[in-house]
Amino acid sequence: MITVSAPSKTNLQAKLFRGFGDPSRLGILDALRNGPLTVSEIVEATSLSQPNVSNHLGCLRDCGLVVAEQQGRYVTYHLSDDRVGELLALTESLLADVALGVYECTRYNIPRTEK
Amino acid sequence: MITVSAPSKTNLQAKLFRGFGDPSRLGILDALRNGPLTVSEIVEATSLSQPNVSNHLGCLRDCGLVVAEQQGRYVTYHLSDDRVGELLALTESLLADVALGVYECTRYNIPRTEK
DNA sequence: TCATCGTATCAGTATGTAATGATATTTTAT
DNA sequence: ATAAAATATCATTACATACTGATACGATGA
Repeated sequence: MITVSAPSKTNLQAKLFRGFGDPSRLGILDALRNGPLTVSEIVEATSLSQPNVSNHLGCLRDCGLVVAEQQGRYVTYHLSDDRVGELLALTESLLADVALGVYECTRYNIPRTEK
Repeated sequence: MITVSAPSKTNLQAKLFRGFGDPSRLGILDALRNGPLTVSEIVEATSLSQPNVSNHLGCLRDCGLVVAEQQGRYVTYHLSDDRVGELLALTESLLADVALGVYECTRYNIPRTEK
């Protein structure tokens, strides 16, 4: 039995944060800050496998963080909103001051990097 | 065997996002936006169990997102940096436009709410 | 000192979710 | 129409981590 939890503001906001909280997705979003990229360009930029990239892009697309645009047999993705970039910039700024603590925090680990 | 992945900027930034990405931690941070609170006040505000709150506070403290201050046998916590609040506000704003998509995104679920 | 209150820590359990590999789908070119 | 390229989908597997309950620690007051 699958329990659906209430879509409270906090739950949705946390889910939004988790959208940014995976290194693969974050790498994809970061790559898109410089402008639109096709899936294969993202694959190359992130060194992730193609199915993995497509899965994450589907997630980001559903969440409204990126927008897809079909061009021939390529699909080009770009950030959906300026605030996505702002969010990345703001956390970069914050990280500059808390990086050491974040690194040492052992309650949760950084997922091992994989393809 | 525990593998430690490279602390790249992206990995740390993702880890920082995951700090915000749990409903319990996010609820705690949100409660602290209005000013400092003791642990027991946070327990009451969030309806979480006391060990759970303490665990999350330890995590947030290690990550440098909150600061603890011992006062008698109470410990008062407050947000460490204005940017923490800004980050919450910015995602709230973004969520207002992408909430539906986030809600419907099925690649990851909202953890069922527990004590 | 002893009891109590507030907080922190820990092992164990359960669950969410990321990566892979195989495959399906769509588009273009020959 | 067929082949090839680009992208998407899906089941499986493996792992990270949130919660609980019991307990330890620390500070205060009697």
